Amino acid sequence: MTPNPEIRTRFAPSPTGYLHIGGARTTLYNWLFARRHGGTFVLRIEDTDEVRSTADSVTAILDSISWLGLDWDEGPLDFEREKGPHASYYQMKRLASYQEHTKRLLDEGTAYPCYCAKEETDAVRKEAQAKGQPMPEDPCRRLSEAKRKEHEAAGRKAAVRFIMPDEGETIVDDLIRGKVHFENRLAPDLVIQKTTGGPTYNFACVCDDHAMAISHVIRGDEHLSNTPAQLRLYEALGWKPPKFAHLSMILGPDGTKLSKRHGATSVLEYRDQGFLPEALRNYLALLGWSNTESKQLFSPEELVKAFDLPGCQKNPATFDPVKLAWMNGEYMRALAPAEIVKRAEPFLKKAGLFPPPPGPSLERLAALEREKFKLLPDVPGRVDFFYRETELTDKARKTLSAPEAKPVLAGLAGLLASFEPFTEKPLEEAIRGFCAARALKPGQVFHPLRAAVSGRADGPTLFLMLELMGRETVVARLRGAMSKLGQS
RNA sequence: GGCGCGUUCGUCUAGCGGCCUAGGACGCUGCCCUCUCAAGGCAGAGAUCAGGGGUUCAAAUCCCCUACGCGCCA
Repeated sequence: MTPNPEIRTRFAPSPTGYLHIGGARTTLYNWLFARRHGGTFVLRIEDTDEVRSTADSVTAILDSISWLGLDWDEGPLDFEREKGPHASYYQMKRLASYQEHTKRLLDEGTAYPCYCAKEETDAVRKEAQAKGQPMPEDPCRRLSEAKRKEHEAAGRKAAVRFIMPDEGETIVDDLIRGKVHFENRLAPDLVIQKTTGGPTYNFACVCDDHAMAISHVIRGDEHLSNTPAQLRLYEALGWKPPKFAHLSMILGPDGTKLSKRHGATSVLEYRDQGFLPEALRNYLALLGWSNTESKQLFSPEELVKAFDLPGCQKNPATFDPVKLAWMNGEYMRALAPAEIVKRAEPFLKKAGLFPPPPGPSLERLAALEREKFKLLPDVPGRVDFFYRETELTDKARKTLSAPEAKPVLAGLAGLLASFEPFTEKPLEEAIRGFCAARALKPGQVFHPLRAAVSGRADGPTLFLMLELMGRETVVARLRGAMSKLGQS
């Protein structure tokens, strides 16, 4: 891919919480678009909400993005350091630039100080609304110098409002939704600076997107209605606006916006539940974007190659954890056994299986059970009985409590006590021979054997399982199961 | 309240006026494979394309209205 300096995208989170699924998808789409076109992906931290912004959130967001396998070319490296020619990428460190631009708009007369308290403007608007009248002009727009001095003298703090045109319309030419028309007379004058002196979201965003030479703003749907005002700001400041693409939102199973009450919404929670980053990334890519082939599984390279904005969905998408789990299973199965063990290490540790106790190698077990893994915790969950006796599952208990089980186990214990060599094929031959000799159907022997040895009714292929477990363990467990049966 | 966006199987979606008796994926059901469970293979159920009006020889596809959902501003 030849580098293309014209293409610059960004993700601009507020560090007021964790990176959630929706933000992750927005990040992914921005990243894909940049990579697809040889462009640059910028990460900017919108921390102007001083009360709610935290350093921990910044760290969590950076970790989440990295975990997903995405990288950014410019932005913070950690809470202290940054990279890129447009630093700082923290809005709190760019305050002077917003004030400078505000001053310019003020000087040029396209913005004015507004002394109205929020309640006052609200009341005026409500009244007009009730009477069905159009939005009245903001009273401070034509404030006399005397009146202004009066407010100042009274110690009233001013916000700064940007003048929106009274007529005509503003058209947002969105890359996903097409041309969207907005009537100017309906838009109130936009507050660009709060009474605290800080910039509003919409203003800081415009200043930074321009300063950072962003070419494509790919962001959530909720910002579409803000876009006309932003476009006017670009115009007033004499800047070329970027192209916009507004993504639909992600919904929970009940059709409302995905939130904490729907379960896990933070990317890190998915990591902790044992999802693979490549699976989550693939799933997220498909949630709101599709290609005409209806292809489901994409390697990162394929995704970068195939992704485009016109393929993005206009309507909101419901997050489906079941499909995510399926996809995760697909990725698990594609992993080499050694890699499965490596990825599952934290979960194995938690289960006390890492470093592995004496017994078969984790890698062999991973190979044995591979097609059953859906999530990483399934690795310890399906492999633990090789190392230690686990509690009987209900089904296994039922199999073992059948009256015909005990003599079978006794016979098998005798057969296997000094069986040589204790490997798959000879074991199978011998055990099948055992069935034939006693005129038993294979199932009548295999099922109790499996239950006694593994404690469960499902599991890996029987004879290889015996081989890996080893003679000592197998015989000990057969005898243990018998004695337990004897007691009951 | 105003404005904006959206509405195709339970879910993600294909579809850009005739190829649609609406295709794929997840999930579901059944069968096959088989020592169990998975995986895999095959088959099936599942959408009168939100509803109603137009336009057209022909509409899921274009236009209008209504309903519902969501967002923004207030």
